[in-house]
Amino acid sequence: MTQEKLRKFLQANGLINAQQAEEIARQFVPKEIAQHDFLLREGRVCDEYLFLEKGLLRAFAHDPNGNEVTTSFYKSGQVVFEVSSFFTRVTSQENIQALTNCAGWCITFQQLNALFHARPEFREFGRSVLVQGFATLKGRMLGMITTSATERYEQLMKTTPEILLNAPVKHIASYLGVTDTSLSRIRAAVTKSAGHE
Amino acid sequence: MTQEKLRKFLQANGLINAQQAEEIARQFVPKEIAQHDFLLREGRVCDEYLFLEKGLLRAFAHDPNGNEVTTSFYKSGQVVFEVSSFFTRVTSQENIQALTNCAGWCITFQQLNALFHARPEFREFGRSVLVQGFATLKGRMLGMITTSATERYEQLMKTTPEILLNAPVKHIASYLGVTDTSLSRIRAAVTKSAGHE
DNA sequence: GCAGCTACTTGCCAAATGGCAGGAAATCAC
DNA sequence: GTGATTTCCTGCCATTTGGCAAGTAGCTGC
Repeated sequence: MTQEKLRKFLQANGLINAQQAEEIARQFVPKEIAQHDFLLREGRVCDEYLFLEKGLLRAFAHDPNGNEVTTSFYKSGQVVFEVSSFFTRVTSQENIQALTNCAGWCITFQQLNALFHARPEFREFGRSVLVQGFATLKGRMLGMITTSATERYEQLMKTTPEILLNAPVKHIASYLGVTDTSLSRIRAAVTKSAGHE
Repeated sequence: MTQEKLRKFLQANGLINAQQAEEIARQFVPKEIAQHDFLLREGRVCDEYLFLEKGLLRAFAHDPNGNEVTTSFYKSGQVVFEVSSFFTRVTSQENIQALTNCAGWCITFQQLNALFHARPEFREFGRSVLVQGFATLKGRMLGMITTSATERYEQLMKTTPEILLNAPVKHIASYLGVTDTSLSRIRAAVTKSAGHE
């Protein structure tokens, strides 16, 4: 179990050098999550900032009628935590659950804050994570407005095909903003037209 | 022209005290934007972090077909800037335009960064602005998935009725993710049923 | 095996939304 | 003022998506 991937990730955007990355990475502890287990449950405060090295997770909330709505998928190489609950220290409306066995590296809010305070370069890094997440969500919002359900499905399959192997259709459907019935039809149509090529 | 509202805003979430607020506020310069003028144009780097004291703005991007899509409305009491462009120093895909005459207080990226560096309390405040924006966008996304266009319209009118007075229907429509034709019908239906009360 | 469960698909029809075009009303330029 | 432009509404019809129910397939426990 080495921290190599974590260190690489810390250095990825050029804000942190190798020496700093190693020192920062030492603050992280290994974390494993078995398939179906939860990283976060609604009603609790998110206190783990997880770099995911391996595996796939799903975040979901409940709509007013109690139906599950998938709000995000996380794959390896990403940071996994619920922004609002983690930073505001407020109970989470969301659950984060492992779709496969997962492994990664974790720090607590307190540790992260201490690091932010002590290390300007990590502060910048942390901001960059937040800003990127923001931009991603904005892009998803724009896609929701400007593209059809079929296009959104194809886009998701192109960028994160592993979801298809590990998440049931209904989870993908609510993420895309359609019912599972509709997504089933969309998949039938996409498969058929792909076969024509 | 006093900075009272800016100072109040800085203190609002309890991270900054009155003395600090006054010192920080002094870094901001007054900014006015005439109706129809732009705070930010696509293709340029956002370099203004604006506290809006008075007025209403709209952010919009273009979809692949060149149609305008409203991505956000900003009303007084909010911070106005394009997160990704401002912090990443990358050209903006978005425009931000004044729907009415606007007035507020502004600092540049360089100033903000210097303040973040010098003042931990302002750093926390800045993070809080980002986190709140994130949470708001997430909520909007969830609404897009779980509620009907009619409900989204009613929600928007409840929280920001001034939009109705200052933005044409098509701008509101693309923000809600429907066509202007549909929104026109939705408005007709809502007005009619409201009249029945 | 069998019963029970979940995931997924599909037919039928309803509801929501879009595309287009026409026309009324307001606004703007001059 | 007049004409041009923009905004908004609405009728007609197509497309997309949803709701419900039936049916198949696979998986699980016993």
